[in-house]
Amino acid sequence: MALKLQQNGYTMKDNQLKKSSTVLNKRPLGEVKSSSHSSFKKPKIGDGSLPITGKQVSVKAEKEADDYDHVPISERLKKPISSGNKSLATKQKATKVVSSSFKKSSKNKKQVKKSMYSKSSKMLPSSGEGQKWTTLVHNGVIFPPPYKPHGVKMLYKGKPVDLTPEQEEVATMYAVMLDTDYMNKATFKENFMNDWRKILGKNHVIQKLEDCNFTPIYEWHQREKEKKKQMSSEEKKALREEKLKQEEKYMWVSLDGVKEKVGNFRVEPPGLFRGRGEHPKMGKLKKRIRPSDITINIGKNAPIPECPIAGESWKEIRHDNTVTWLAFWNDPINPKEFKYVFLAASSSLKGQSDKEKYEKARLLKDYIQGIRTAYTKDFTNKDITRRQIAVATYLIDKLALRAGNEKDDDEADTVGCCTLKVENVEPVPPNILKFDFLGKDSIRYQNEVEVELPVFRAIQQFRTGKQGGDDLFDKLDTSKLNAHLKELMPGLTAKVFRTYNASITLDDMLNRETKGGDLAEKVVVYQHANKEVAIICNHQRTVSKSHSAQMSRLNEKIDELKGMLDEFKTDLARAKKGKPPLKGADGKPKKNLNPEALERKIAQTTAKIEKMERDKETKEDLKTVALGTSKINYLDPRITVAWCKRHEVPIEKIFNKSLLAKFTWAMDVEPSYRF
DNA sequence: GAGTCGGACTCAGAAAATTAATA
DNA sequence: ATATTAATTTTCTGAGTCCGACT
Repeated sequence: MALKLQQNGYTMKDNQLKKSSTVLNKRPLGEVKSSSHSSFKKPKIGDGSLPITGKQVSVKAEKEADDYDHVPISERLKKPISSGNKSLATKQKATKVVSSSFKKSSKNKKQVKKSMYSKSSKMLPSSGEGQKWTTLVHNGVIFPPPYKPHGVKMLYKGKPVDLTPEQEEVATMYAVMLDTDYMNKATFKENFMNDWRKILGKNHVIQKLEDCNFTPIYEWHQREKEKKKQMSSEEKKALREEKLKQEEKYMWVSLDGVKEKVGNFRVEPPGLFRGRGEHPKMGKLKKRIRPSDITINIGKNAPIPECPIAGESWKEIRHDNTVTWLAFWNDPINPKEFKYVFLAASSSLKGQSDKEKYEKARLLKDYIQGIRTAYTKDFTNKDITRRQIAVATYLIDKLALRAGNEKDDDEADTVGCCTLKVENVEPVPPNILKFDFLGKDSIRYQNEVEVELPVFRAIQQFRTGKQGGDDLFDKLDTSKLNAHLKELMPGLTAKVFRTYNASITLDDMLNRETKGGDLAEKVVVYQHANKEVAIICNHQRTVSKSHSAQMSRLNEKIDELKGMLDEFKTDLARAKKGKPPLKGADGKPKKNLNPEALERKIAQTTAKIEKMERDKETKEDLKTVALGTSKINYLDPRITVAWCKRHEVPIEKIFNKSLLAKFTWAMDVEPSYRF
């Protein structure tokens, strides 16, 4: 957790300057809109895995189909990679290297033109008031297998205990966690024992957790794990295929006649609740979900999925086309909350809203100057609420803080901007703010930032007369803040600033820092920008427990290589004088190489050492930084795609398979696209 | 009409699974 | 070539945001 957050006061300022200049250079809307359409196309269902009724024929209509027509065909069909102003050598390499997905996507365009937009755009999923789809066919959800008792007896006060399968199941959940950190959490143990006791019954032999010995079950579990690991690869493969066969029918839906992947079709298995941070409910039993807990949402004319557990039935069937969920059940830990089954990230439905998210963030570009001017003015507003709104907006903009909704007492104690406590922000004269708080997922945010003097004074004043645990922004909550933001820009909310700042930072850094170089160097530029964004957004990961071992092994290897290098050098010197090489460290004689060969070896080894040194550095550098989250959620993929096209970087170097699938809507963006 | 709550969606890191690299 | 191990990807499900209806 020793993340040393740079204060990004300097960097930020720099970015902001850049930003304002981008604003001046707006693109015509047409260009903005030109990208997405072809990629929303999905293959029609052809494998008969879903029961498609006659009525489920595609009536898919596309929003923005009209806008698409504004873009000249020549523009749309432009081959992304072929604008060749590069030297012959690079160009040749590039054509070979550049991704197939680009080519595919530009091909798609034509097909799309012909096949997709026959119906009027009046019917579009999101144009009809809140309507998300017209037909929806799916097979419901799959349940985890029933519990299989193992019969291994735990000990109570040293003696084996008989447990019913239900009691044993819960005991096993606990036993399996014996080697986790939860064993050091009193809350976890207490919550577990309370729920387990309910199942044991009042007068059970087992009364106190301290007298329980779960080791026999734990060891049984370890043996099972080992067995599984030792299975031959054929057995493993067979098992996988069996599972896949069972799950296949649940993996896909037909949405408006288009086959789409489901995200989470597996019902969550029972287990012990593992909250993040100091969660008051950790260790509670998450009970098994049954069909009678589950509400299914499905098209009116679609067959109702068969309940996969004999003799049981769904709780409810709905036909609500204003929502995108396929099913939900109440969270057993917090029955007021729901667990939804949604489509996968690769679906067009998700793609559509993803794109809308980035369009909204781009719209903020046109307003950001005005907004900044306005809140700067309000730092000294005599109305305290206005002043708090101004400062909060400033922090959200400058530091990419989350909005910070109110939380209940039965959740982990974490904060966002609006819920910051006095003790979370320490003013250090003349104008430094020291932040230290637990944010989402109880990830610590630590940062020291230089702020404008009026902000500094405002914070000091908000703190006066309050205790450490009091709200810093006592006149504020997220709904007031967002209501205010909505007056500044249509649809503006606090989270848009995070998207905006992340994406504009990427766009800006990529365009400032890409200077020729080979492919590897360009990828490094990208990773560098990605890292910057991850730091701004405070996306952290715990350092892997093998990290230090891995580092020292890297060091060993480097030393070894250096040793080799020295040997080569002495041998070279000797070879030049016609002498044979010295014996190796192991005492064996070496092949007598000519000087040229040795020169080559030296060059190779030097390069290898340099590469390893660089790898070591990045590894250490990124040990607490999670790059993935921003890539998935904050960075407009069109920035990446366009940059790849401009610099002849295969998109696969940056996006893996899932990302490519998730971002199909962004693939045919113009190379000139800027956020 | 401010506050609360149900509801639906995005975003989050850890853990598990898979694949690639290396010995 | 095969077995470890490291890196990467995928899965899992918890934790946020934000909206709108109700009180």
